[in-house]
Amino acid sequence: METTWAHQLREAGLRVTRPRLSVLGVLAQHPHADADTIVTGAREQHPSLSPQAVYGVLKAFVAAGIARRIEPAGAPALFELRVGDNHHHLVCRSCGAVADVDCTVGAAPCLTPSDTAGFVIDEAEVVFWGLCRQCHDRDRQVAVGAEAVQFEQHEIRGGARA
Amino acid sequence: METTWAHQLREAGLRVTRPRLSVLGVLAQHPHADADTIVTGAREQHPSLSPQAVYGVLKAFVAAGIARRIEPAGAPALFELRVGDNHHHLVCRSCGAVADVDCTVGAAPCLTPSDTAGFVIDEAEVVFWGLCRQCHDRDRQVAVGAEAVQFEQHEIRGGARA
DNA sequence: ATCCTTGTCTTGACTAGTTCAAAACAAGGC
DNA sequence: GCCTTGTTTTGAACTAGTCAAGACAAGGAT
Repeated sequence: METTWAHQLREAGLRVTRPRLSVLGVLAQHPHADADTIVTGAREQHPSLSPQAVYGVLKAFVAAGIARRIEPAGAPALFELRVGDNHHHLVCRSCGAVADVDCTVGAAPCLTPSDTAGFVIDEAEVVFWGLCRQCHDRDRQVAVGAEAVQFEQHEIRGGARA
Repeated sequence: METTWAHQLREAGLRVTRPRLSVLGVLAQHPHADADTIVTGAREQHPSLSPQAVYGVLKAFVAAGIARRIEPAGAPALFELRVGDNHHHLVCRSCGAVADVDCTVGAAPCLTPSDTAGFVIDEAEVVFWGLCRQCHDRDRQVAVGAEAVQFEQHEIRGGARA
């Protein structure tokens, strides 16, 4: 695994360093992690790691094309390793959980607005806003009368504001 | 015009105040203005207006549903008066110019991801990234040899970073 | 027309998230 | 194993936006 990371880094023209491997490890565990989550997570393997180092690593990853930065309105930026497949995101308004959606509405509707107003488009970004199952159910439970809470902590950017 | 604004405010259950009318005026002139542009613009009619007042006004507008807040990644939030028609945006990567696009790709593709992962979706937000005509042409001019710059300053959030 | 209530604005301090710069350091080609 | 160059550290700074308390004004009641 670690060797795979190292390989990926070299392929991207980046040196293989401990901070970078740690960050890759965290991103693999948390597919949509924010900077803070990454710092916390990466410190498990590299306790002295500074937030600035993580920002630097992430910037390098994004520039090298091995990570993508997404910025849901009103929340800190998230980073993911899944790049180049033009997928989109579902974001929970309540807890901030993020899930991936493949762009299967067809290639065209995803990429072609009706009137480009002279713009030369190179990417279409789609964000679906709503409530994740857990938050939706929790809201209903409040109304209904709290049946067993049967869901585990979902995949959030690490330190959830659940 | 001013009376129309006043009417709109009252309809939305908000008091009619000078700061609010000023902000409405600026938003009418700059359909996608950021907070700073709004402060600057509104001060033409109300020089003592504070940034915090503008934030307050905008918050009230958004809460009352007469304005919408959009937050393109990496840029300060923008505000627009066009609400309730589920339109989307074209954003220029170079100068930050924003243009509206009607959601004419059809109602369905805009609102239904292939797999909701258990989420209950209430809104689909689409942002098309690219270059506006001016920036695109300017880039080509650099390569070609600078023909006449025939385009006026486009509609940007007021104080463009052209 | 004036008073009073309540929502709005002003003032000032403050936070989160992120970026910048300079110096210490380490990866990896020679 | 050495040297070059890219990375990380350290520390400060910046921007966009928020919070709270008191001054103030809109507009319904008198």
